[in-house]
Amino acid sequence: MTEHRGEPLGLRARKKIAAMERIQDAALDLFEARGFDAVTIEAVAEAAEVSPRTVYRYFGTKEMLVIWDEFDEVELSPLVDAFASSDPIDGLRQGLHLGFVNLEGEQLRRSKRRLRLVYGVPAVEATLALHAAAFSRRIAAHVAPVHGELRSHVLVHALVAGILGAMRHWTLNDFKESPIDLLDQALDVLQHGTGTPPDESERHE
Amino acid sequence: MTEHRGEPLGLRARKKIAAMERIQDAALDLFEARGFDAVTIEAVAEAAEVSPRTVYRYFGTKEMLVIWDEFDEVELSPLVDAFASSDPIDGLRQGLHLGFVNLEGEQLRRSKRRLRLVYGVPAVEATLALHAAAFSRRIAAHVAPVHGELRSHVLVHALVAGILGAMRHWTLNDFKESPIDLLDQALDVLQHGTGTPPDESERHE
DNA sequence: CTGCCATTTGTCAGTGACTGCCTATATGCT
DNA sequence: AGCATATAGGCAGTCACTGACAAATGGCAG
Repeated sequence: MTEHRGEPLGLRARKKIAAMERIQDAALDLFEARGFDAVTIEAVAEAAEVSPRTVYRYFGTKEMLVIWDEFDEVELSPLVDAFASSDPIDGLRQGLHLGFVNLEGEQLRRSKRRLRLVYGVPAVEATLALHAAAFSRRIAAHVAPVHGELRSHVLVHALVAGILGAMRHWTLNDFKESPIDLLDQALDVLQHGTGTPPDESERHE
Repeated sequence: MTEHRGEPLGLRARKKIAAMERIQDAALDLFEARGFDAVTIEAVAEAAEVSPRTVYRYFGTKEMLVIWDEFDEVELSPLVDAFASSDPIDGLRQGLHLGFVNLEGEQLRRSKRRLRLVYGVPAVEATLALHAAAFSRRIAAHVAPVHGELRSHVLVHALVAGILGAMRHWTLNDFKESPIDLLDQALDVLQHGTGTPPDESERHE
């Protein structure tokens, strides 16, 4: 179907991803129909025609059934480069724009279903936050030599928080606004610092 | 012992807080001795001489045994005021400084124990992140009329991320640096925006 | 085509967090 | 003291998650 990245994926790996997508679809269906908490792993397994043990082997936790994304293995290097420059945001903007224009059709619909569940189920949002934090830490560690340790961590975490904030806003407003615009706005806030009001009408200093 | 805030606390409330502190102490002891995962709620209950059911009633979840803090009911209004001003950070700085100078002696030691566990156990950190996010959202909702919805959320979440980042850094470096300095530095990063390098020696623009 | 090996999937039994329900007990108030 | 109410404990059950072992599947050499 989608040609993930032209990368040399083994036959086995493809089958596994296909199975995971089938299981995730079944899970999303059930979660949307009955609510996350009211669905047991056993029910998901049954719907996807695998054993519960297999679901656990693939996804590890129930929350991961929502979070998982076949692109989970993000290329780290471009992001690290973006952050390492003296102003990280513009590079980041580029990367995110690219990520979003590549998202379309079935992919996009799937992402929206997942986002609705992420921001509708606290436990899932917490898991996502945890993963985002781990990811941020990896990046911050790479960037630390350039910006300093504390600054790097604060910067990276703030930016990730901004990105997730934009996603959250996008999701909870029914995806009406352009995600790229929202991302841009969020990054603007962080780029210009907190001292600048949104427009000229509120200046005090 | 500590005179929480001179507030009109009922006798009942005091006893409950005392009991919770006793249970939390027992839990922290066990978590430090054997590791968070290796301690069952039953063991905590036994050590604190209450029933497991009572531990659940008081704390709800195992993670909360670490997270809980007798000041959890934070006064919202001063923070809201801080955020609502055109530059939220300076007000925030004041509030945090006050919070930290009030932290001393037994209080401080307890906080450090808790922080070590928070940042040493992913599950606990995730729970804290969840609570911080919920808290951020409440503040952002209050602030939205002033700064706009998206901007408010991004701002508040970034600031909270910055504060937690400073705490994390403080904790994982064995509390050697001054927490107030770290907080100041973290807030500086966010206040000035991401375009400014830490010092003059790295300018690329 | 067939038997062999490795990888994958399923089965089973167990642990422990967490909840609802009901009973017992303790506490504040008159 | 005596009553009403809030609070602690006991009990049974659900479900996420794990480790160990058995079954099956699929690629591959002979």
